[in-house]
Amino acid sequence: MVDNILEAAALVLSEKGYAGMNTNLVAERAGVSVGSVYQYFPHKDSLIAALHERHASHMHQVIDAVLGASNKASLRSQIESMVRALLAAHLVEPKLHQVLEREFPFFDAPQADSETDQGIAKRVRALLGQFKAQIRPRNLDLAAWVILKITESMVHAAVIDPPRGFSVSEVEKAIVEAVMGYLGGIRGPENASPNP
Amino acid sequence: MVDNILEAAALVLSEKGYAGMNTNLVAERAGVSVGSVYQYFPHKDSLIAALHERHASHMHQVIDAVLGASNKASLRSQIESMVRALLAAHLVEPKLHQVLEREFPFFDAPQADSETDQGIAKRVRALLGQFKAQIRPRNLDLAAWVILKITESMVHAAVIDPPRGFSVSEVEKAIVEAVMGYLGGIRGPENASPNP
Amino acid sequence: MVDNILEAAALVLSEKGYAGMNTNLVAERAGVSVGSVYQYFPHKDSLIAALHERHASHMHQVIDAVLGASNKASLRSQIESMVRALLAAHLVEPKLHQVLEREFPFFDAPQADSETDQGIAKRVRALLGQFKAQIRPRNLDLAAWVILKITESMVHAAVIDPPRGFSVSEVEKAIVEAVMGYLGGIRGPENASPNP
Amino acid sequence: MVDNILEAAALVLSEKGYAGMNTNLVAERAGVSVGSVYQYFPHKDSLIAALHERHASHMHQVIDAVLGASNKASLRSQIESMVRALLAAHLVEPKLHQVLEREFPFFDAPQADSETDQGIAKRVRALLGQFKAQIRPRNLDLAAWVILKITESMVHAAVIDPPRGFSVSEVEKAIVEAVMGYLGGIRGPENASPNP
DNA sequence: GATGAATGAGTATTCATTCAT
DNA sequence: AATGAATGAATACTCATTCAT
Repeated sequence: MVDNILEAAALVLSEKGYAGMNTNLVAERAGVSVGSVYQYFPHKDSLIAALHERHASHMHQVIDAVLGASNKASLRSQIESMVRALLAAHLVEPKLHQVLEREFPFFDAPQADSETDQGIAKRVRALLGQFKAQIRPRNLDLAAWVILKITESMVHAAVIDPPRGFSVSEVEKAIVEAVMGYLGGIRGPENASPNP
Repeated sequence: MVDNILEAAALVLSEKGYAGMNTNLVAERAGVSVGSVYQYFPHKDSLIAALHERHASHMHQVIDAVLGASNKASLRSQIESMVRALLAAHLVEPKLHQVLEREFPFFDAPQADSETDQGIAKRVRALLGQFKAQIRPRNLDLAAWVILKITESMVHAAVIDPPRGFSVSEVEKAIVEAVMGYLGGIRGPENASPNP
Repeated sequence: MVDNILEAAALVLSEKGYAGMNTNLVAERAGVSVGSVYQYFPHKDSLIAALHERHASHMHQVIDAVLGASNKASLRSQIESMVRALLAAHLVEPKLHQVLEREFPFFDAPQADSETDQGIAKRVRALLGQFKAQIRPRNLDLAAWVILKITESMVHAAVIDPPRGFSVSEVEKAIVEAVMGYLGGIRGPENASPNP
Repeated sequence: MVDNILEAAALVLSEKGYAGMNTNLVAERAGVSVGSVYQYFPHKDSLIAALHERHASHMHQVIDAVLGASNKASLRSQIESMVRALLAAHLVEPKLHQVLEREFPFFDAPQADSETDQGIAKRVRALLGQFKAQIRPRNLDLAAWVILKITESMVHAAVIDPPRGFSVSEVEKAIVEAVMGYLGGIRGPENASPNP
């Protein structure tokens, strides 16, 4: 029932946007009565929140799968996998993600301190810890935040407002370059840190 | 009159968010009648759009000022200036920017192909052209887009959802590092994956 | 509930006319909430339409009752009964009919091809068929239309804009004369222009 | 200027109906400012009233022209001319008359006791006086009212809601028959007054 | 007289939410 | 738990009218 309602909400949201979404319509689409919607969701916004949470949780899974514990791949390779997986995940229901990210990227979305988001941050931090010796930033918490923001925002930008004339794979490459560039690594001073 | 109304809209939006904003309230705050609001703004959303446009235009000015034609500073130094200026500009009316970016990052925002946005992109592209020899990306259009997205999204993130425990200047530095890292320097791609 | 709302609408319409009628007032009068009005009537005008339809349907009943199948009376006598019954029916809620006919004689009224109107026309046509030999007009469809229009409009005129100085019974007689005169009798067309 | 505005009002009314008509639009169509509209018409409804008056006055002229003093034609012939002229006059701007008659046949229209209407009634009464000896009704005032109502309403019906399948000339004939039938004339009792 | 920017009372309509069944 | 009719506060938007220029 919960899933049924949530699926209907996602459908309506994709088709009509937030402005065109209303609880009665969601109920109708789900084939249940409004009352039932309110049995499981205290108010309209909790539907949006649940959708966000579902999305975040999905992303969490995707990241976990890719950065799985026994992963022996290189840093770049793992970053590449993560970016590719995230892009792919967002391109599954593009309409829904467009609405979700375009109209309410933060609205009732899992806060940075939510368990899910913490989980994601923790996973990325672990990755950085694994390659601590090879990267330039010393503050791994800040670095994890930066990497997540870069990845998140560029993936969203690529889905919502794709740069004209560039393919998804070019964008993917660019995101990886940005992240890797930021992490800098063991390169010489003239490049990774050009100022004294 | 238009400015007056827009100012009132910004005020109300800052205080109450989109949900708490209504045309009558905006009119009241502006000290004019609702009719006058509708004389200049066809509907409620056009207020939001105008606010976005105003913001974008403001950022355009800021960037133009910093990356002004006669600038002889180094690439890093110019990027630093730009990031610092943008962060500063966003911290002037933090509440307003929070609402604007949190609730409507794309909604009715100037499109990527708007004149203002084009102007900004052009300015950044020119900067990259100036230092073409020193940076790794060959496609300057894509690079400009990436840099703008990184900067934009990290500035927004810093304003909307600041990372706990880090100061603005630390964030500023991180943004610059990300951008500079992405631009990479004069070496070939083998330096992009320093780990085995 | 529907009847309740409709009754309230009739009341408000009678008292204040269309200009003074508003859905909130109708709801209040009906002792229900506006929402309930909109549950059953998609918009304000559908209230008017329903009132018209109700009226037309009522007239249908009146005519059916009077021109009932087993009626053995003369043509004139049946016409007299019909006119008398229609006049009486209109004088029950004169205020309402005044508004309905004065402001909206055709507006959203049952169309000539509506089932109700068809029913009425059919009934009158049957009457003419019954006395076909005694009347002049050969095209009974046209004749039925003419008779209905004469009756309708004169009854309405008598209710809305009664001729000063004449009693209802005089008007009733005049209507009957007009109809009977039109039907003409058993003679040929030469009797239709009795003057040289 | 007055005519200009009135013409614009007629145009707007024809195109958009009463609901779609507003003073600002009328002013715009007339190529003047709203203020000027209010210089000559105290309020919106006076525009409608003026249009009605204009129409009534026009009909007055038409009737006067046809029933002109020196007319020596037969009663039937004069009635025929009148009906034909009225039908023709209504078919000139059918859209406008539809709106005028459909939505506001009486609304702010010249009252039965207005000078214009009195003039028309007087003219018809004079006609009846001329043929007093040949017609059945003894009360000429009532007869004039009946004839006008029949003619008016059937002409309107023919314009607004024309009977399907009948040509204008058939309708014209039917109206004449109805009027002539009502006037009855010198026919025998078995027909003009079949009941004892 | 002509203008048209400003006014603001007025209203149709929506939709999140409740609760008796 | 499920239903869905009923609720009614809330609000975007209109447009007749005014009046300073």
